[in-house]
Amino acid sequence: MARSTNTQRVILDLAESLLQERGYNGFSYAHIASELGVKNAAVHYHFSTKDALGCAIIQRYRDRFNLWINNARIKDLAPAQKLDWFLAIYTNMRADKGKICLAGSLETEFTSLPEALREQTRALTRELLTWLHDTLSEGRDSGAFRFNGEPADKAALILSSLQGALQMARAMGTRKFHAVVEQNKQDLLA
Amino acid sequence: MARSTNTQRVILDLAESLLQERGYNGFSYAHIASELGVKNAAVHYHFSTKDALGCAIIQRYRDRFNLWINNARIKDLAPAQKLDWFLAIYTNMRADKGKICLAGSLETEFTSLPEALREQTRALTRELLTWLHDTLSEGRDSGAFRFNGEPADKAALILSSLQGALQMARAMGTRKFHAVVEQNKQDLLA
DNA sequence: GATATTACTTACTAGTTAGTAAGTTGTCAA
DNA sequence: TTGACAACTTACTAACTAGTAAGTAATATC
Repeated sequence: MARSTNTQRVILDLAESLLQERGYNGFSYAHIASELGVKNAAVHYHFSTKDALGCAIIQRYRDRFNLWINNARIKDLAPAQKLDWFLAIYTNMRADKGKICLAGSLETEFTSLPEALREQTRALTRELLTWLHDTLSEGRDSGAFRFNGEPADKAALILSSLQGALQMARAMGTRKFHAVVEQNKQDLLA
Repeated sequence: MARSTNTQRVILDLAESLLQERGYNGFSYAHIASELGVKNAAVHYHFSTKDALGCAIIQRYRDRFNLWINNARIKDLAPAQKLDWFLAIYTNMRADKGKICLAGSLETEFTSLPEALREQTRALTRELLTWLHDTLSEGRDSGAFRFNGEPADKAALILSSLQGALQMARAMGTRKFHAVVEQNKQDLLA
């Protein structure tokens, strides 16, 4: 039929959304198919297994992130502005629509995840931590940030707090999420 | 038969573990039954619905927490020691066995949770945040802690970072979790 | 105009899910 | 000794899960 050439992309968009909203165990091929107005098997045509679909979502997300951080528009920014850009990723994640970050969603279900997806989760988290570490390190050297301890540990604290705060927003409202973002900034200027 | 009078407690223990390890959508009555060496219907005898089982887990956890914080052994502690006690709850949660905190587990699947369980999640998070807020406030007044901004916001940051760090430990190892705990303490002594 | 390919649908399977109805058995109280 | 009750088992159901095999229709290629 060739009714649309970008079905694959639309499936990925929807599945990424569902992963953020309901978790890996919380969505099915039927969810995707019905929302797209196609049959179950059509989704299997594009992504043979759920495992493969999950991996494709994370791989695309990682590619996107790596493209951004290697782009001059971000790379040449001052550390404080780099951090603002990073925080904006989480702020734009639509916590008001109950969306959380992919890393947090996957890590929560880590134990019941297929191995390939676990490896993708490890890689994503590693990349986020590394970039945040480099930015904090650069910022402390330039005097833009001030904090005790190792940049790697501070990076882990910031990332885990953003991850947790998006989840907390579901129970306590988005105000709590924004409070965590602001508190993180405050704690870097002490 | 009356083979054991504490089956109900054993089910709750196991289900709480499974909730921490696999999430609400990740475990089933069959998991519990097989691990306990009983049949599916035996679990339904004690907890008629999964909804009810989930609520009972959180209710017990909340009761336990409230018992502790109202006990003189904790209540009369100095703020810094109170915080150490709180952090120890998370350290003792066995991140090495892939366990995460209940609040984080439930919030991640919040969108696909029955309403009664959502309300339990809200109540639990509210109680944790309130206690942490009070302790931080008391500690700042006494000079034990030092931080910018509101105690409520700092409480949200600490709680969400602990929650996120337990999840992150699954992908990055327990060392990252302990790093976040230590960094949180460092950030209160600046 | 024949052939191949892409993007599906129809129709299925085997396994798992929460949940139920009707029985069974050991224990305890009167 | 009887009968009630607690704590189960057996045997089921309806709905959902990922995944498959075979067929169909539109389009692109030769």
